[in-house]
Amino acid sequence: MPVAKGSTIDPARTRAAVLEAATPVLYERGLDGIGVAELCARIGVSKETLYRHFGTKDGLVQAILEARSERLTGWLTEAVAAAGDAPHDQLAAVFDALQRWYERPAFRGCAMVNASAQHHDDAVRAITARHLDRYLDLLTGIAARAGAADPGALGRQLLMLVEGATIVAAHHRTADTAGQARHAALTLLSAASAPDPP
Amino acid sequence: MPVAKGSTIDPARTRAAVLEAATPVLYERGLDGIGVAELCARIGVSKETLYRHFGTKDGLVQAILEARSERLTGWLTEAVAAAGDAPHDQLAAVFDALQRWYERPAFRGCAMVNASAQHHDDAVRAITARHLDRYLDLLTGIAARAGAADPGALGRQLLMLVEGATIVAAHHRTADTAGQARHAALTLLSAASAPDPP
DNA sequence: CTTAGATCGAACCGATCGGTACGATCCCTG
DNA sequence: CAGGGATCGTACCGATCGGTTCGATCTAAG
Repeated sequence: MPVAKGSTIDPARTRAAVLEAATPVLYERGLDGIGVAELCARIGVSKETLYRHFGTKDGLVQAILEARSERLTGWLTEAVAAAGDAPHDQLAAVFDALQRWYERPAFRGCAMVNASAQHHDDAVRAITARHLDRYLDLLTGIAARAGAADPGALGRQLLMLVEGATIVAAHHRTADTAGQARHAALTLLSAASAPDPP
Repeated sequence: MPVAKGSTIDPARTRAAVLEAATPVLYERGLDGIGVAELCARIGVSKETLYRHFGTKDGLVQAILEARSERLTGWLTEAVAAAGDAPHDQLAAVFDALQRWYERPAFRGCAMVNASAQHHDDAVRAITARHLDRYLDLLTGIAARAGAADPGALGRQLLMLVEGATIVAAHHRTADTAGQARHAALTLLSAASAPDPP
């Protein structure tokens, strides 16, 4: 889908349009799976414009990953907020949201994790680390509100479930991955917040 | 570490040596992070030899991933076998083995999952899918021996924990990731094999 | 209407890529 | 000792890569 033309020449708007159009292409093809020339042709923009706004292919990639991380965590945060006050329901909402993501035909796993597997670039790894930290904050908050004895540890366990479910969903498209992950997460939540058995 | 020279000229041995020497280099640098020329220089073999044995860079990559998947699952299978008959101990042994992997300085996540994130090549994706199936068989077996009501579902949940722990360990090197994953896995195991609460 | 900046399209650059070819060397086999 | 296959080192190939440059075109602002 080419960048909209004919609209007002507004550099900020052009930059945003390039970002939005390039995101699914690089996600589908892989960061090194498409050259700048073909990418520009696909999104309907000249190389000069792309380089003026992002300086470098890596610069574009980093901008895409930053935006995607914020959009994704914002999306999950809204799902949690819409689930009411019960930590159980909030956690279930996270995996229900993930399920909708996994079902999309274009789903190819977490873009940040994929990018870190491709480039060993420090900037990309930093973006991925921040992304996981955002997830961790969200999950640790749920764990804390549930009264877990060690919310940080439970949060990390839930983070592993989220990332693991994403990996499995990207490679085994058949079964109800998010539903199984949700069941596991709720089991961990209730086990961590229940009073110690005698 | 260059391929050992001076030894008997044995094509099968040369092939195995190339495979072994190239594995850590491609794992560290990424599949597209090093060219064939530099790779050959690093492992001390000529391009002609490499291409005669593997035909293509992709052929080498696939051979490496096949061998690595078998070695890795064999390693975990042995750890399980050495842990005795109790499913609880067998599952704990899996994560203890993972812990030793995560602690290695060269650890960079699962090579098969990383490769699938880089190439969208169907052959590579098939190898990764088989790799996850091997893990799943191992974990489902433990779940079945523990008397889980649905060993397949529990096995998939444990698989998500394994893969998620690997992702988290690759990006957050500080904390005791495998230990936390182990605790979560044992919680899921006991919850799934315990008689239903009244 | 004029002007300055944003964009386009295409040519162009040096570097690197995966893969091939070839003569020289080495080692095992007969 | 003679021959054949495995290996080496190097040169080479066409293609593609990320990135730059430039004149033409367009648009918004003065």
